[in-house]
Amino acid sequence: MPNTPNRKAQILQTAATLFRERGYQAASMRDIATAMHIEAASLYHHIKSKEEILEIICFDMAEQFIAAIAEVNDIYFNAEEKLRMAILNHVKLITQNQERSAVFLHEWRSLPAAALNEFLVLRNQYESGFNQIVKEGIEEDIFDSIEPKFAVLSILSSVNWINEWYKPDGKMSPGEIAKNISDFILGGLRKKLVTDPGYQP
Amino acid sequence: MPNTPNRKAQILQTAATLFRERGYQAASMRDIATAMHIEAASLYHHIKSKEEILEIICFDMAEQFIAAIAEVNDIYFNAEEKLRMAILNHVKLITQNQERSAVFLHEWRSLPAAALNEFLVLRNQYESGFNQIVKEGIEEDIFDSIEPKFAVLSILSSVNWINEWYKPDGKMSPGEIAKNISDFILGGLRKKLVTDPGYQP
DNA sequence: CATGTTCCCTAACAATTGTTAGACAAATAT
DNA sequence: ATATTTGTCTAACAATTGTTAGGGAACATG
Repeated sequence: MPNTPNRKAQILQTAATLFRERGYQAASMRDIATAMHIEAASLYHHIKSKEEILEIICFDMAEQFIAAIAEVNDIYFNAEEKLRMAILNHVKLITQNQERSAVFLHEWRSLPAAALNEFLVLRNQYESGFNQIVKEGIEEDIFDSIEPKFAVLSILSSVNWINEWYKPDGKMSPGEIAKNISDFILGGLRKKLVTDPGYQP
Repeated sequence: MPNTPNRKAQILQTAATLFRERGYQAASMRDIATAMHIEAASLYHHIKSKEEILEIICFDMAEQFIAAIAEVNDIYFNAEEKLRMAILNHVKLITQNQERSAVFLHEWRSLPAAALNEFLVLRNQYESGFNQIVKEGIEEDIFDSIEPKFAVLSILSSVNWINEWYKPDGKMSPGEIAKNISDFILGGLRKKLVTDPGYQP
């Protein structure tokens, strides 16, 4: 087991799994070490501190999420397509790394004050990406003129909740999940009075 | 400060506030005691253990949420009215006690195994209440025939997210928040092709 | 006045926490 | 073969954790 390449990456992944299961505070360095069949002291040849582990995970995921929304906003689509793409990317990121995503979504609260401020800026930046799409849709007159903040918060809370119930061996693929959520968010729950034009790519 | 009535209730409220801010594990008995201008040992004349505090808060809130949805489902309305009432009750419960609600929503993970199982049953019971409403709406043909589980999870994640940004001194009342969310969930984001019939009470 | 109850205190405990120092073995480079 | 780097170990540290024991002041009740 020792001497494998990317020992640091293994620590990060093990830590993410335990942080997700028990929370950052409740998962001890000894827990992480034991899960790797190692002593706690050995971890410190690869990482500086427990807090560093949390910071690396949080900021690495933040980068990925931001890159995903930036990509969507760069390529020109209409607002509906953009929103569907943004949701799809988000679902993919979450389902492809549930453990690290969970840390990004929930455990950032435990970041030390300085890192926390920096993190919140990035998080805000990501939310702004969605905000921009919704506002665009309203301006283009293809979205109802709803309060954008409400829409964005509803959208993000819906997609983030996926991480609580998604199991990689389930019946639905990330693409199908994204389509369902997008349909629901775009179409709403109430029955329409005319045939829904649906989504034309 | 001592000798006031309901000392136990004060402990529960103080604990809930700290549990919400820092998480159950990170908030120590000494933190709670200090916040009350008391020594940690003094807490044990009112409560049995730290875990008991968590249990009381979680189960008390669970009871209130279940009572709220049961009431809605008892009184006969059509499905849309039921859903709006359920969302309104939920928003009211959250905004009227943000601290305890936050513990109910997030900190239950730290419950000891036995209590945790019991808790999950109650939580499921609450979700079933919403599930029933959505299924009713589909049967009555006033909701689109969407996967009910998806709708319920989207609805609940949206309303639960309120707790992250709601401030009692904000511009929106709980009633207005509930109406906005209900409209969004029922109506969806995409522009309709005919005049929206809206909500007729 | 005496008695009991309520509430809080100081002091201490055993356990667990993140972390460091220093040694030893294996692999790699010279 | 020798030297160096890499990865782990044992042992220990200071701090913090939840909790208990025992005592004392304030108060109400008899």
